[in-house]
Amino acid sequence: MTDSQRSSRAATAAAKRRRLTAAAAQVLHHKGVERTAIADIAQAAGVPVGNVYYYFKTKDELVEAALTEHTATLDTLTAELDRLPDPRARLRGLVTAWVTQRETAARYGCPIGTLAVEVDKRDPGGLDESVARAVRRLLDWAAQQFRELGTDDPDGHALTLVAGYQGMSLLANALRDPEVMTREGERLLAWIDAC
Amino acid sequence: MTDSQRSSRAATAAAKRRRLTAAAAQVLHHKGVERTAIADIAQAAGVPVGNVYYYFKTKDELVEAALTEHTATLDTLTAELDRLPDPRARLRGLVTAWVTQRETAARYGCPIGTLAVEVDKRDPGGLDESVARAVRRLLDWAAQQFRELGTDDPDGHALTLVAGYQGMSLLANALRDPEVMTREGERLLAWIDAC
Amino acid sequence: MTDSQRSSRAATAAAKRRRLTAAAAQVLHHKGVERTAIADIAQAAGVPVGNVYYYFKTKDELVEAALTEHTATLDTLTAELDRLPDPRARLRGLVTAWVTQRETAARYGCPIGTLAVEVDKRDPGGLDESVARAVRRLLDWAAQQFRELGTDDPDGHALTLVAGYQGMSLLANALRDPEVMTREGERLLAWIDAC
Amino acid sequence: MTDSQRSSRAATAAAKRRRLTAAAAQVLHHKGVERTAIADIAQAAGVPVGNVYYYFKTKDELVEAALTEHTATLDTLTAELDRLPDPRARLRGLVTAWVTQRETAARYGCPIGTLAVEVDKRDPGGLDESVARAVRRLLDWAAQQFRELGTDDPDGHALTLVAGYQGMSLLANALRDPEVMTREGERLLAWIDAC
DNA sequence: AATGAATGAGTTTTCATTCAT
DNA sequence: CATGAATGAAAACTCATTCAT
Repeated sequence: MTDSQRSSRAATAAAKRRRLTAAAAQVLHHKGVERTAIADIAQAAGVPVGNVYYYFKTKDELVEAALTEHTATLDTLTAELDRLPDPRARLRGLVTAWVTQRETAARYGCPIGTLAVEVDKRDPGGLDESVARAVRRLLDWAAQQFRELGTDDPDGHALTLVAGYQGMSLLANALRDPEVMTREGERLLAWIDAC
Repeated sequence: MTDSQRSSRAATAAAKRRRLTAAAAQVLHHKGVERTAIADIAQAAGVPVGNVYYYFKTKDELVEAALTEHTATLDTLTAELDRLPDPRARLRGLVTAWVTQRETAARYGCPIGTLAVEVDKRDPGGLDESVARAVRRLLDWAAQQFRELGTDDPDGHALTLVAGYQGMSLLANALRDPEVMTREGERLLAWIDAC
Repeated sequence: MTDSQRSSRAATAAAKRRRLTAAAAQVLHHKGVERTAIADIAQAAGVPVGNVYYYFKTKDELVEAALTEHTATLDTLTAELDRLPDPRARLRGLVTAWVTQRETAARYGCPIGTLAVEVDKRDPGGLDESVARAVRRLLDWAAQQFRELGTDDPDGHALTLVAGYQGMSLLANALRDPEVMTREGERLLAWIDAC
Repeated sequence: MTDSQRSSRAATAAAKRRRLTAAAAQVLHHKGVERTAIADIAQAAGVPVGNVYYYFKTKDELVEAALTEHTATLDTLTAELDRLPDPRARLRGLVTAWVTQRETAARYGCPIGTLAVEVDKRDPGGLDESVARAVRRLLDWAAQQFRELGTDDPDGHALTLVAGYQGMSLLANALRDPEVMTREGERLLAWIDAC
């Protein structure tokens, strides 16, 4: 086997893994963990069912991959916001991004929040920690902004911000009303300005 | 058949239904809708599996009963709070009750909130409406207090309050940390005082 | 207990039995034996489920009652036809009656014929004999007409006639086409005339 | 994977599907649709129950496969008869084949006819159409023979022939008497000769 | 006889995971 | 690594029949 064949295969394999991860993130968000069969993810990724297990040994690993994927999406967003000079502007940018996603939130809820709820009901495993990690990543970033802003108790403020987001996403979803995102989003913006 | 016999049997049947409803509320909250088998609820209620279907035709009906049960619990609480003369005291009482439940919230989340998330992933049915109704009941009560308090936009304030509760419950659960309830609960109390 | 009470109860009981029999005949014809639950028949008869078993010890007995009911309906018809002086006219009247029922036949098939098919698949019991008896009743009446007509092999002719009826009912039902009844009915009339 | 391996496995899979189809055709004919459990078919085919669903997504699909199988059997017969030069001889051959099957007919009825009756009682689905198609296949072949014979109204004659077959099968089954097939078969032969 | 409730065996269907090639 | 096929353990739901009153 030549090096190029090997690396091409590796590339294919990596691509497949990426496709599976992306499919898992999307399908698990839309259908929920328990209602999603491995076959659903395989199909969405265009991968034969039996092959999935060469990339993910269990369904839980796919859930974890989805969690990681959503975290990565979040990282991309915060990385972009980090280019703004003003921490307040960054926080506002985050809230604005949430509001922009209002239709999705009203239909499917926050990807990480709903996964958190579903994972909590699954038998104890490393997933709880993965969820906590995903949540903490967001909390930490927000706390850093509040810190740079000179706010007292930046962790508390971060908690309030993220709780506000999770709460409004859950209510928007439960009431199937994207306007909840708009209203609460504006309140959060005003709150940030007042910090 | 005498009246007393009839009513005694009716009482037994009604009692069984109540036992099943209570069991459903508890087990579904703890294990989640998808992870709970009808047999789990039957066992918790001390009823043979086959007999459950005499009282509830489908699993969804049990979920609905659980939702109703949680709403009733909430109603009991708000009814008690309604005896307080001051709307602000009532709102504070609600928040205090939430904080008191912090261990449960950290372990299992808010019963209605987590059911809302899980139900959203189940195939469309009357359950979405049941969830929305349960959520709206809480929103309406809160809005009424804000109205009596003379706050502008009572509905908006109610939304903020309930979103705050759902958000803090979800985070407490995701982080397995009851302290989240305490901290955010205090913030909500201060916010109510400032309204 | 007075005599009138006793007889009134007896009357009620008899009436209930009749209602159950009629309901069984209708529901079993429309929904089929296996798809019909005892509860369906009870409901159609306006009788509480538990009570059915005081009149019919098993589901099979209800099927038998339905069979008897359909036979009785047939008897009523043939008794009426028997008032006609001409055996040929009687046979023609029978065929005409079948054609008149074409919509029902196209939708549900012949009551006795479909019951015969379904009963054949049920575990061996007296029902096979009940079915045979119902079928023979019709065969015998037809044979008698052919005999009076002076036809040779009246039994064979009866067989042909009834087979024709069962065949056209089955095809009308399978094709959901009442016209099958009309066309084959006319052929049978011509055949009778030629006998 | 080599081509031969692939085809060998494909052959095995196809063979299993064929075994399941054959088993379905036989067992459903003998025990009836409602009295046959998937497990019965699985056992008859020597396939584990869970595996059946890899080949047939629902019980209805198995029924449809059985219907197709019976149609195929019929096609084999008519294809053979098509080698006869005379359309009359072909029709006679068909009737003779029916009579040859008299013991089976007396015990279980016509496979397609009894399936037609049972399917009619099942909830609406594509099965009605499958039944109609199976019946029409036979009607069409018969009509073609009558057409070649120069008979007027070949469709009507086909209907008469097939109705005759269904009727005599049903009666033979209901009376558990294969002689019905013999007698009516002879009559049909004479009728064909007279056409 | 009357009746709501109880029972428990049976049936279809789903799916995570494993295996043979 | 690839892949179609296999497996077996649930799980929801149905229902004839029985029972307690």
